[in-house]
Amino acid sequence: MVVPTRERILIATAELFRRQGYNGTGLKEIASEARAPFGSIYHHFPGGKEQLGGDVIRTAGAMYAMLLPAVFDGGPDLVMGVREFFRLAGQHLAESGWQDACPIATVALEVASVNERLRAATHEVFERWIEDATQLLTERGGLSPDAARARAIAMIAALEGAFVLARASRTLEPLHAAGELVASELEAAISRCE
Amino acid sequence: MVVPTRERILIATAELFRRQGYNGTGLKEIASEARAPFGSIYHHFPGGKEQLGGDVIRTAGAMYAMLLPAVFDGGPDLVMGVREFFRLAGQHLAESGWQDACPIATVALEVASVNERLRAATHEVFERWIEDATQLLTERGGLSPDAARARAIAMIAALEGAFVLARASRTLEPLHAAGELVASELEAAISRCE
DNA sequence: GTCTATAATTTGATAGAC
DNA sequence: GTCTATCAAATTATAGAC
Repeated sequence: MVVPTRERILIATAELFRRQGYNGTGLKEIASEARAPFGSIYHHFPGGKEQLGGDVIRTAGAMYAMLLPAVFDGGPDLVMGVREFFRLAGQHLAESGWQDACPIATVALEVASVNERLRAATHEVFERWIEDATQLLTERGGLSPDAARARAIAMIAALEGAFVLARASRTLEPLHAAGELVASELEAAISRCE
Repeated sequence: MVVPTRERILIATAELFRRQGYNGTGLKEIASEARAPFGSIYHHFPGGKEQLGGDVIRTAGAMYAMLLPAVFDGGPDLVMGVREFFRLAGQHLAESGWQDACPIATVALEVASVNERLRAATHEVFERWIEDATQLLTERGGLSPDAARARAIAMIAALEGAFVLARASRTLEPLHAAGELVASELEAAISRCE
């Protein structure tokens, strides 16, 4: 099972960005972690760190987008799916030593006011997640498109914020609190048949 | 009105950290922005960038802690206070050109897995915010201590996550969605007299 | 495509004059 | 306390051999 150099670089960069952010990760470190020669980075990503960063944001974002429906289908209904989603996210975070949260949130905050192209890349990923979750909430929750989109945004925001607090506190309390709030509000909204 | 050098450095650093993060901000840039000679940084903060970072996290955190009750008192009741809180945060964010969100969230994510002392500093600040908000929700909302703390955590998480999405999308939609979800769930919880 | 060597710049940090 | 000069190391990026 041979993983091509380009993919090894993408995987290693995603891993490092998630733990140390964009500015905290050097290209030398990426090459070393990917077990690739330094020059290969510029061979596969002629645009340098910015192009590599953009590609990592998009590919990591697409991988996590696939995770969303898979986890939701774990629960018997939509509300339990939300609870399961936050629970699994927390479990994974704790088991990774409070390292593996969102792959792009740190980068998103770092670049938002500084690098327009990377900011646009993070925006695209978030928007894709929101649209996927909106579809899930409309089709399986019976919410109106507007109500579903608002809940999708709030759910992803709650998850991202809970990741921030959880990584700082090294506690699952934020994920429990945020997940429970989102789930119970969603339950109420569905019962009102919005 | 003369602002001492040490305070000018703290203010400039907080501003730069909020927009560019910890790793994205150099000491030279801080000195320039604070209109202070480079050497003054090491005179006032002998521990270098790490000590400066810790002091900035704590002072900025304390300033924002004071903001919390002030904004909540703006609304007639607690639920409207929450709505006003998210609305004002969004207004300020948009007016600053999507720059001025949370002063420590970016740094918190950057250092969480890399610098234990700074991680502890961000944790202290978040915990202080949580405790202040918990007190507000118990005293003015009539919630039990546990219920109030869970809501306080979820509210701060929702705000932090909404900041991430809003800075990436340059839209107030995340703050509206998150604020409305938190407010309506709080309203339901209060009416149940938990 | 792989890999090394090196350029040009910037970083955090220090020494020491004033 | 203020300010400048400078250091060693790390950064992104490039050139070019293989």
